[in-house]
Amino acid sequence: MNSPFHRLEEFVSPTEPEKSKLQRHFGEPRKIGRGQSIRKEGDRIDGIFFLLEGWIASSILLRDGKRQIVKIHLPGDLLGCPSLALRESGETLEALTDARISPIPNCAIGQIFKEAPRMAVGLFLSAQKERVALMQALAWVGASQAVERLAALLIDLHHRLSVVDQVSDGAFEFPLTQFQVGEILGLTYVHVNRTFRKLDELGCIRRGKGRIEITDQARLQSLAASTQPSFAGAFAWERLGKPFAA
Amino acid sequence: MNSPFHRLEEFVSPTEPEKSKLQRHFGEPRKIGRGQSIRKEGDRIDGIFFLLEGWIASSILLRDGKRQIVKIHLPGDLLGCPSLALRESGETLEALTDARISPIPNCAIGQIFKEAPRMAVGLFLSAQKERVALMQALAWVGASQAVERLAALLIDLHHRLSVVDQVSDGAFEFPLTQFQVGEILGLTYVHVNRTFRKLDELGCIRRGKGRIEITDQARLQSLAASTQPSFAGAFAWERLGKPFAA
DNA sequence: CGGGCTATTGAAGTTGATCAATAACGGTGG
DNA sequence: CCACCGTTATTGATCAACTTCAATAGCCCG
Repeated sequence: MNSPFHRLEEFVSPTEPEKSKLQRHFGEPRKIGRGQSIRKEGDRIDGIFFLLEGWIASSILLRDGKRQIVKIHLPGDLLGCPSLALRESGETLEALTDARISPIPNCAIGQIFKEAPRMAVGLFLSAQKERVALMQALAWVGASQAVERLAALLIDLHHRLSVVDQVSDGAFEFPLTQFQVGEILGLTYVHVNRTFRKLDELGCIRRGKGRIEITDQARLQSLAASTQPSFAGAFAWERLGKPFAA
Repeated sequence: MNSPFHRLEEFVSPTEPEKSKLQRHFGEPRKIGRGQSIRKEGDRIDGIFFLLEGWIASSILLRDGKRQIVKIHLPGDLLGCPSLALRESGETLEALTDARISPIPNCAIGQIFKEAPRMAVGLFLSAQKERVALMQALAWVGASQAVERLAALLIDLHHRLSVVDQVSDGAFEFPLTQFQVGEILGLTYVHVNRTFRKLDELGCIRRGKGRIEITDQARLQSLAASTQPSFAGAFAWERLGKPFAA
């Protein structure tokens, strides 16, 4: 599960010809420096992106100047899909680390639906999975306290990073500033700091040098607002009646 | 735009044969009484539902017993889609008013992707639209204050209800209790009450008998956390390169 | 060795939560 | 038709979580 395509294979595993058909649509990889934005709210939608490497934040700006980060994208994620339903981009995509992305033009989506319908089902299910993630995030922010939110975020990141082999011994690179964590959780950076310290003092985590180590997973889990939902994987495909031959 | 199928036609308008193919999958409409739930978290996923009539809340339960309503579904919405990516349902669907739904079995989704690929594109874009709505909701709850959240909610409902012809003279039925509004906005019902009063005193709205009238739309708009994004409609389909013949 | 960003910590202030009591409403049965 | 009951709405008083303001320290980088 450490291929960069794990997200595209999660629900429907592509055959070799499908894989190559898919990859033909991937544009030349582009490097994005930390702090740079790929796309801003209001920009024209000329495609989506496949994230090969690095962390990208998707955020929304509010009238009062506050920003809400609605998703932390990790390698393997598709970026910019929600805006396909909009006239212009509804999110800002900003690199939290140096990153590499592969642009995918709009028409490629159309062609995937046409030429690789099984992959289209995969894209559809993947969108549903993102909805679940957003629902969870909304529940965290709307109905739980700072510690519970932060614990949930760390567990989520730990889990998603382990899928892409970026966790060793419960520790992982953590490039977010506390300010950015605040923008994810709907807290001020001051309070994020205090909440980190609390988790630290409880012995759940250890921090340092842009890394985080989860020292007591069970404890952290018990503090978190909710448990991870379990995704259906290939079962989702079976449930839909396997509409297309493999 | 007052057909119950407006959501399915928003991005890709179906031809007559497509329409009938689609509707063949719709099961016998079922009545749901106010307060009853269609599906609970953890339930088996045996399909999705098309909402013909009434209001349905999709909610998530947290460990501490608090509930977050993540979506208010109105007529024309598809219910239960996010859980297609999960092993078991990740949301509870509860009727906020008496409602009518038409069940759609899982295999129908597969068949739609197979037999009506244009409709599949429509479903895909519709899922992206739902993501945008969730992103907005997350931004409201995470990064704005009570008045701004409530104003945004009322404007959103007003807008969505007007699409299904349930607004007259800026007034509409409002079956939510203040407790439920709290579950949407991440506030207590006491504070929801005070916030309603504030909007009332500002002359933005008038309340009474399970109805709400928006008396000063511009004012309300200016209080809201953000403006509605503008959806792409048929343009989204063109952008994808119109993959399938009409 | 600065300069700028990030982290940390304290003190005071606000928003919204909690606790509590009462009023209004809607439906039911007598 | 009215009394009664449970649910919902309203309001006040107090409390807590989180914010704001402010100051200092640590870190990375040129």
